[in-house]
Amino acid sequence: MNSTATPFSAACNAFLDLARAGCKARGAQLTPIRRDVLGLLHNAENGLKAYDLLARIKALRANATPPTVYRALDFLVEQGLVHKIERLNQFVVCRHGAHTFPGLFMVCRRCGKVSELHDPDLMGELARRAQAAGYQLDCQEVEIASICPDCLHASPAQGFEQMLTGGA
Amino acid sequence: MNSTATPFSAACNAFLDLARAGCKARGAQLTPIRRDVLGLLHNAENGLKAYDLLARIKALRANATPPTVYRALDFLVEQGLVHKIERLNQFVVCRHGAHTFPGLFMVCRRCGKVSELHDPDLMGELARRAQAAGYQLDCQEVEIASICPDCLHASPAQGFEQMLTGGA
DNA sequence: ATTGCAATGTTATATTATTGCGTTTGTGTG
DNA sequence: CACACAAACGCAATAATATAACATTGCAAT
Ligand SMILES: [Zn+2]
Ligand SMILES: [Zn+2]
Ligand SMILES: [Zn+2]
Ligand SMILES: [Zn+2]
Repeated sequence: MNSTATPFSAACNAFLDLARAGCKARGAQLTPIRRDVLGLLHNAENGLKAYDLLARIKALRANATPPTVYRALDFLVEQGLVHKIERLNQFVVCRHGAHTFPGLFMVCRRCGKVSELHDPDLMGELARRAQAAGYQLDCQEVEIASICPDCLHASPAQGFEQMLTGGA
Repeated sequence: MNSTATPFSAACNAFLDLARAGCKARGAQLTPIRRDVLGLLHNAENGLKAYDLLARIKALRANATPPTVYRALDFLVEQGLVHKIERLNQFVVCRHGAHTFPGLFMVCRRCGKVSELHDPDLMGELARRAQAAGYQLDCQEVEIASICPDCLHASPAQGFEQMLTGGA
């Protein structure tokens, strides 16, 4: 077997092994600490804050401190394995494998849930328009505040955004 | 004359009076504290952090505390007069007047400068695609990490984003 | 063995933001 | 005017998020 003895499910270990291979291919190493942090994020359904993660990692490594988790997170974000949602100070695992265009992170204003959508066409258009204005994109995440389908179904408030979708 | 005795330039006071009128029209009031905070942001070229702002507002109001400035900022952001740049914890005045679609905030990874671009077509397309996925946009700011024209000119590093603009 | 380097351990502190509660201020009502 | 009500503000404390600084470890190349 290929996995280490971390307390994760088989599916999670498979994901972690794949991530490790990706890191290796990029000349980086997914150390045990980093692997544990990534595993915890993979297990979490909805993303975690740094100090939540710290509390959980302390169950595995009693001597963990803030730098322990922030360093691991910095690494994982650099490697594109994890995304940081700035407006929530929250970290979510990327479930799309490596991608070369920014993910579209729909952040629900009501319930806080985050979904990573991918739209290469739209992101390509964004990159072109940015470039036309003299900017070069260097972006892995685009956060979009919105109302998620569930919350919308619960109470479909009328926002100013309707104007944008009405045509014209 | 219409302006209060705040220590701002004539141009700034004109801006503030306009903002006050806008608030009034929306049933809100631009109180003296809020006016001062907005004026300070208007004077600042590059956006300010809350505690920088606090230091400046203390020059005008010695008893100001964090809630003083955070409350004013919450109000100004709600009114669409100020934008919060989440990844920098920074606040920038909106120099585009009221807008009904999200501004595109180009945040330079190298120098930290922020530019508010407007692209109604692109934002409309974003809103349509979000809606097609079941989401309703409720978004005033879209932050885009990028390299600004100045920094790009200084050293035009090759990023993965090139792939996006090359066609295909 | 020595040096160099990446990762980690450890302590402390910096930065950003909010809570709670009491007071003031403005506004309308009887 | 007396009263009630709500919005804004003053103030003290503290919560939540993130980084600095420096020591230590482990491994690999010389
Ligand atoms: Zn992703
Ligand atoms: Zn929701
Ligand atoms: Zn704006
Ligand atoms: Zn720049």
